[in-house]
Amino acid sequence: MSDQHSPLRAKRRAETQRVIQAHAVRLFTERGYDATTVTDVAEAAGVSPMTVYRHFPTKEDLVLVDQHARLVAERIVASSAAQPLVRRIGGALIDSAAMLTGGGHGDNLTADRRFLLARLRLMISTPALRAKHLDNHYALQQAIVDALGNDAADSDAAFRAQVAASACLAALHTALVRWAEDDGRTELPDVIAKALAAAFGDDIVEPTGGVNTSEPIGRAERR
Amino acid sequence: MSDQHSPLRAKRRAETQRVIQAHAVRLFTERGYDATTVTDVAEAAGVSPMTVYRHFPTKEDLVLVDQHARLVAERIVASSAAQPLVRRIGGALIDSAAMLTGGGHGDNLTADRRFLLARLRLMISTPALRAKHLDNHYALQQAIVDALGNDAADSDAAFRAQVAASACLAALHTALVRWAEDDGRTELPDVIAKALAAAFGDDIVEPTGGVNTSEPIGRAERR
DNA sequence: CTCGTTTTGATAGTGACTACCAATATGATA
DNA sequence: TATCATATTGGTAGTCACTATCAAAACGAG
Repeated sequence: MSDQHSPLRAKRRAETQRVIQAHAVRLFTERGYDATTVTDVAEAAGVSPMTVYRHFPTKEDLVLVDQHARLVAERIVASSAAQPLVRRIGGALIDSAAMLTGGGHGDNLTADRRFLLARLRLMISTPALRAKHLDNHYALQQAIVDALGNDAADSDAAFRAQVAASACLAALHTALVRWAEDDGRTELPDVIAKALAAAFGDDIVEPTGGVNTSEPIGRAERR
Repeated sequence: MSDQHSPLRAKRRAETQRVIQAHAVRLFTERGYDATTVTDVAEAAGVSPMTVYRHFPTKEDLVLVDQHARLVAERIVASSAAQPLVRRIGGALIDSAAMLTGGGHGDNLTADRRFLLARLRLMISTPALRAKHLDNHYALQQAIVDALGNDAADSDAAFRAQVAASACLAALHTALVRWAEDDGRTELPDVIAKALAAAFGDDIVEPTGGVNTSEPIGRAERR
């Protein structure tokens, strides 16, 4: 609606969303998610509760904004169909994570990463947020399967694609939890690669047959 | 509280729970989950809304009663620690599924299976239910990791256990979806075995090295 | 048959969320 | 610059899930 006609309005809109979300995550972290009402968030952000609901359809969305899906799907379709499924998916997940955590410049990187960590911690510790986040992963799974572009006719291949995608996303989620527990000190793509290796074997994630089982050393620079 | 002192009261209580849940699943299936209020369920079951909330803490629990966790955890601790992680977990999941779907006798089997399928379909198609169900799986994952009994000291082994458990449960969920899509015509343990094989390789699920890749024929009678 | 416990019910309240409608701000145009 | 279409915001009232709190009723055990 707005981002089509006027880029100025879109920018203003994105800014208010950012402000609201920042106050929300701060309050949720300080007082707890359930103890904080949407009205509290609105007050802190200096807007009315209606405005909050207009920008974020549910209270959970104040924490769970994910455009992650598009990123991953694009990398899936760009990957070679000759590779095994888990490698195609795993590679896309690692690359997307590298893009998310390494995208900032200079000091912004730290702030962005801290904000991402704060949201992640909320997601993990709050049941309602965790549930909706896992369901978002389920939607991402469907997007991945679609992006893999298998024949819809071969239902057996479709099933294998579903299994591969769900298992890879499960590994991703476990990696995210681990990363949050480490306060983001480790490199997220490395943790994801480690999780994928633990699930599917060390040979599946790195085609260039390295022998390092526990600690991948190199940068997560692939393709 | 009640199930300790008087078995008669426990039986009455279980019966009312069963009645309420049956009406709930029926109404949810007929009118849709969101379009059915808890008051509607209470009316249909002939009780007050308060009584519904006393037996089922949330509306979602009217569909999602799972004691599945205990079953799986028991089989995990009973499994041999010498086997690889995914085999221990996968075997427990398959056995528990066999117990859930094959437990009935005679005609009861059909009714129970139909009820299970109805709940499963609701779980898959309703976002709120799907989210909470996936979160239940997350709790089950923790139970599995605990049951595996790894050293809490070795954080790397703990991480591998988390990854293995989450990936196995992801495969289980995909299998459940597939089973529901087939209207329960296939054998659930076989579908789960197939999903695990698709995720981790055909050799991991059946130690007796069969060569049948696609369709496991034998009963899921293991150990 | 009575007593203590369990179960149930009614009332009032909170908070997330959704219409619906009015007011305001804003960017583009005459 | 003044105006206009439109985007954005705010207020009101209402629904529904869910939670106290307290009283009434049912029920098994003595």
